[in-house]
Amino acid sequence: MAATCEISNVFSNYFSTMYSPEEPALASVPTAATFGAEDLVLTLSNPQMPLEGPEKASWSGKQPQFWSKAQVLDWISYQVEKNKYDASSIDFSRCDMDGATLCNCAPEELRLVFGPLGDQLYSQLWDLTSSFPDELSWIIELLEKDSMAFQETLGPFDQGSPFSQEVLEEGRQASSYFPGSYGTGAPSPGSSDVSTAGTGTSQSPHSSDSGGSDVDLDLTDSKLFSRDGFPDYKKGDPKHGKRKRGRPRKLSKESRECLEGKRSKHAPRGTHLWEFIRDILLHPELNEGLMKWENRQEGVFKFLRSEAVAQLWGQKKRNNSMTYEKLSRAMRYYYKREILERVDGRRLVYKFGKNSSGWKEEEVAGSRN
DNA sequence: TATATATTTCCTGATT
DNA sequence: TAATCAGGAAATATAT
Repeated sequence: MAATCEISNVFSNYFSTMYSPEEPALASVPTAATFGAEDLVLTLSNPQMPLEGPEKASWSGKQPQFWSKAQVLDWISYQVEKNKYDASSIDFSRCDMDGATLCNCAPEELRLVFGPLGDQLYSQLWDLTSSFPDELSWIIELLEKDSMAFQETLGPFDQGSPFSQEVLEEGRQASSYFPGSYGTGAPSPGSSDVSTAGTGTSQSPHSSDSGGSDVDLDLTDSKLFSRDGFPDYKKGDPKHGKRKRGRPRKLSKESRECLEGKRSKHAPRGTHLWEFIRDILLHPELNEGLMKWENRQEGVFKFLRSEAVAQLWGQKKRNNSMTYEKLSRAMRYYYKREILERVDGRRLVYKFGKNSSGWKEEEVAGSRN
């Protein structure tokens, strides 16, 4: 839990520094410059938001994790009204909590306080948190999830054992995915850093399929960290035989719900791969070490830690078997569509093409105004 | 429901 | 030799 709070703080800090403090109402609303017009539209069309009427609710447009106590109350009132629930049966003295606390409530706790409305609130909360489109929310989510999974995993182990120490140490090293987010002034990563993006779902170290390897992200045995119920295929694994071509089938709805817990029915489809890449490049403070611009004006960029980026992409797509080799295949398809241009003779280097957008400095600056 | 689009996966061969 | 690139083929997921 401490890790969760720290992570939230880190990103809260990020948000508050990223957006003008003079405009608190906008503080948590991603700008088009940051997340792209598409994402902005998603935000505005979020069905969970009470957009009708001239006044937007105070909590609207803000991630539940960052709601204040007043905003939590506001949201509860909204839900009570929306569901035409008898508010007299609610013990409002127990509603004195901020968004982070609310998000940490189990459905039983909510049921205890809100009665039958508790389930509805829990479900709405899930929808809200998971439908948030900004590109950081999924990182936050995955950091928090990994953090808990990691702690649960370590639980039964002797924390002082060389094994767990080693895992922790490796985790710390790999957490430099986003060293900027833990930069000076930011809270020490402490326990949270071991759970950093990409850690939990790294591919099998035995996979010969992996193309790259600037950094081996595999912190642990995949069995320890397998998540989401994704089949952990291994190329040439005699147990499983040769895998069929193509994208693996999704698990059945039931299996997924069982493995993931209750989640939004409409997980945001989110960005395309090239947009994901672009967004990483546009946030050097968060992606330090993952990718870099070779020539910003020309749109030329380079993967510094190809496998790490692939893992992050896999996390975003909830696919823990993503590798740089596969990601690069998808990137190569962009050549035909002129979203990317070839950069001959240079490994791990790509260039944005004429059908890509939102990466030019003028565009970024323009849409920020 | 059918179709188009966007990947994802596997593969072989070439290049660095 | 390993990593990466290139691109064909086939498969699935999702949007329309």
